[in-house]
Amino acid sequence: MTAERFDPAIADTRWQRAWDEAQCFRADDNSPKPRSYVLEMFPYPSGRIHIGHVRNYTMGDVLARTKRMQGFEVLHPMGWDAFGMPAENAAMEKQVHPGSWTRENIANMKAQLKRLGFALDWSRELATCEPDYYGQEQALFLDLYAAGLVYRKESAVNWDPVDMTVLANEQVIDGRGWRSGALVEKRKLSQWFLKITQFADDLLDGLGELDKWPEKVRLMQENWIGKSQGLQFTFNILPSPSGEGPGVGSIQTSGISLSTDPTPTPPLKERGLSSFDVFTTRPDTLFGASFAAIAAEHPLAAAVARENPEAAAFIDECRRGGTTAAEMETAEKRGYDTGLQVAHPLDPSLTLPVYIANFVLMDYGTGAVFGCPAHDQRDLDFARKYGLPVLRVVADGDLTDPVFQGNEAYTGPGKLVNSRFLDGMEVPAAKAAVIARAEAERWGEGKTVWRLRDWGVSRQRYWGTPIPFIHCEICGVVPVPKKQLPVVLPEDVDFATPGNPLLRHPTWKHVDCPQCGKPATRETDTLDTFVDSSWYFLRFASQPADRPFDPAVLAKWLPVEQYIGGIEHAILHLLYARFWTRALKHIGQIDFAEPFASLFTQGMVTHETYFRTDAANGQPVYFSPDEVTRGSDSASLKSDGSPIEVGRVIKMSKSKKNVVDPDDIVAKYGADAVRWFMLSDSPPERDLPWSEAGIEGCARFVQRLWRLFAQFDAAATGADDVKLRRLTHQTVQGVSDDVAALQFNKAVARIYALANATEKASPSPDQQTAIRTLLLLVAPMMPHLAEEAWSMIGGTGLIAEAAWPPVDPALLVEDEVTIAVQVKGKLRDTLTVAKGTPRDELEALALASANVQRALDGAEVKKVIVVPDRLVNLVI
RNA sequence: GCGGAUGUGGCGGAAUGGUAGACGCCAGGGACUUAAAAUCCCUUGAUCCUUGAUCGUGCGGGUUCGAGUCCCGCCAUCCGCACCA
Repeated sequence: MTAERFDPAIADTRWQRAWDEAQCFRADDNSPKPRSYVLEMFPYPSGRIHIGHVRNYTMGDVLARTKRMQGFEVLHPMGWDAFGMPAENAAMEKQVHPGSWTRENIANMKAQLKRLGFALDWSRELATCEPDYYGQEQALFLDLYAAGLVYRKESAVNWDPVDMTVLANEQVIDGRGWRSGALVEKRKLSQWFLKITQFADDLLDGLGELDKWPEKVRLMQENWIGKSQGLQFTFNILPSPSGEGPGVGSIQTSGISLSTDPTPTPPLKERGLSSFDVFTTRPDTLFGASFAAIAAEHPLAAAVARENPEAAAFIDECRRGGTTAAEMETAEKRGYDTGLQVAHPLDPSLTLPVYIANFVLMDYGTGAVFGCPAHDQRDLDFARKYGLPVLRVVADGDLTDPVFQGNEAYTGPGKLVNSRFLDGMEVPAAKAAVIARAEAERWGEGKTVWRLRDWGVSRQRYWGTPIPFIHCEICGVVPVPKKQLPVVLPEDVDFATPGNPLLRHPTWKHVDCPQCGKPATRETDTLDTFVDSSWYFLRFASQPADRPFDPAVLAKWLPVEQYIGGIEHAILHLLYARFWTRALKHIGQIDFAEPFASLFTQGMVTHETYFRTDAANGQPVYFSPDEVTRGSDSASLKSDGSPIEVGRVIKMSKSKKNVVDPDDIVAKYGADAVRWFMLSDSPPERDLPWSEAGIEGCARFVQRLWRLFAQFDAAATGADDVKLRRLTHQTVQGVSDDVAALQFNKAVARIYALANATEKASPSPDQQTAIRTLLLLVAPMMPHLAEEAWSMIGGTGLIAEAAWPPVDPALLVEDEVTIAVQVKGKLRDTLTVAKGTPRDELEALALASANVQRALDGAEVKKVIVVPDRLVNLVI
């Protein structure tokens, strides 16, 4: 006897168990079928899955299940990005071990994912915090070291003096540590680096071939890598007019010298400061130069400041300037004239003043620039402010006047003017000419400057992959021999005091040097967790116990056919993973360079906010959806019925209380309704607004399909229903295409349309086929309902392993078409005719229409446009 | 400032240059019911002189027999980057 209603509470667990028992989502390395590797970005085990994970994994799951039904051997794995700071914070706050906290979270989240019925190969599950994973990572790190792609250097880092740890740039908010609130210091520390810059050009070029990546992500990576080509050259500082030689001592512009130091500072020249280098992408405009500017942190600026308190004060002021976007935008271009003069490299008789300027950055290029105000907006602002010459050197059409007017720099193309040997050349030719001359005369050279920096991977933390090196007083930095891997984290650690527990640990770091055998110490830094996520997709495909992966098995699965995740990883994770893959190819371990053939970045799940403005302080007080009764255009509190305001639809966040918990909604509506909601309505790359009404509609549709499936009767009879048969085949084709293109919202709409038509149809074998087809089409989206119905109608085996319905191409085309009839482009009537009706016949039918005759109102038809099977347009 | 995306009913959104608003949600009306839930049916862009017509895809132009779609110029919103030399 068929149940009246589909009960997800029973069916969900039944089929989840059945899939587990049948092990049907295990990927077989040796399968003869074509392969497909579908991957979603693995989660950090924070404790609970977020609704955003549900959306992400539902999309991947539908693709994976559909591919499986279409005959592919699908690899669809899941794991845990399990190292990271939240575990250490939990350890400090709740006195639990990061490991047990993390493993408990993993267990909880795994159960949550299972409740959603994802078709995952759990036999390949991995957690980056386990030695069998991070030990192999250490091996790879040593391989990269051996290949010269890993090095150590002293580098300035953000140091939190209270927590006694390095902070990433993202963890410094307005100059303070995000946890401690302490003012962050810059500290010089020896850090491990990965040579990502060696692959800068490669990573940039590679973007060109990633045609299945969003344009947006490629652009972001391109900007991040930031390639600039130009000229680097040297400015020589001129001896001062007083004849004392180049030296700060000669600068008396301030008129005040507070220096009481009896020993005179040696001239700049003797301190190696008789010149400085600048970089420019516009060497062609060199004859338009009117000043040189150096960054406040430039060594020359520091030298000037030592003698000149005014300069020192200015530098101080620059340092204090805010770093937030708003402050930068409003920051005025300001400078301080050092009184120094440099010689123009193309004509030493020309001299330029040297400014310390707040808009010159020490960490880009050389930390010094030349200013050509006519053709650079920033330089123009600066020149106008300080009354410097503004000389035109690129002609904007006929405008060749050397005196540049206005306050908008000209940066477009043109011919060089007022530039001696460059006159008449186009900009690119002039650039090449200046570089050639600089190289011939040995005062500069063509150079490429990158924004991309080498990847600093040292973290002074416990909960990460130990960096496999040993510091020996005699032998220096020695790699841990591979047979001693993994270097395992000690379990007995103390989080009561701030700082790195590995450094404090009484015994862990003390080891013998692998080379000389004398007592030595382990590296106590651990790797940035982005290293862990830079190769997990390889380990999923192949995870032998004795090495990171088997290249022959990788070759079968990689690159990932479809990668799905959030846009927030557009740069960091996706760039690091691309780098790591290239680096492994470079050292001959794999033979592909790009890890992800196709990338899809899904939108966020959003929700309305509910709030009331607090009378006392004017701040909004937020309420969570389950405290609120939502009317059609108002909302009120459940507790006392008082009205509250409905705010903007924004990303779910705890502070705005507009969150829904996946467990709650799965318990209330069932996994299939939740999955269906995640796929409906919004295009997957856009934000999806969660709504109570929406999920209820989805739950209703689950029941409606259940009733439809319950009508299935293989022995049903009735007249042929060719229309429904055509629609059935068209829907299969359409859903296949939509799913392949990840346009799930369109697939959903088609399924609704077929369900509507099937319900309305009269009983017939065609109707039965439509029902059975619908069942197969929704199987990847609503797998529990589908299994339950499949077993009800007597399907063989699991529907998860059933074949995708076939398409008869002959049935994709209609035999009857509706033709639009227009008069002067306006729709006046429609005609239903046989497909392929000839032009003249269509014209005659159109003219015979009463509506058309009325619209024509006796006017003469001058021209008739006929598009066969589409429309007739009568032009009068 | 630079780069990118988006803009269509009350809402989410469909539409190879060819019938704008598919499909869903909300809303309204009806059927069934003692009643409710559930379900089913109908209506649902606006306006008007309602058997039909006019207007309508952010705004202003243009190309075309025909424009949500193509071109030019704006506006708004969102996202990313940012004194990048």
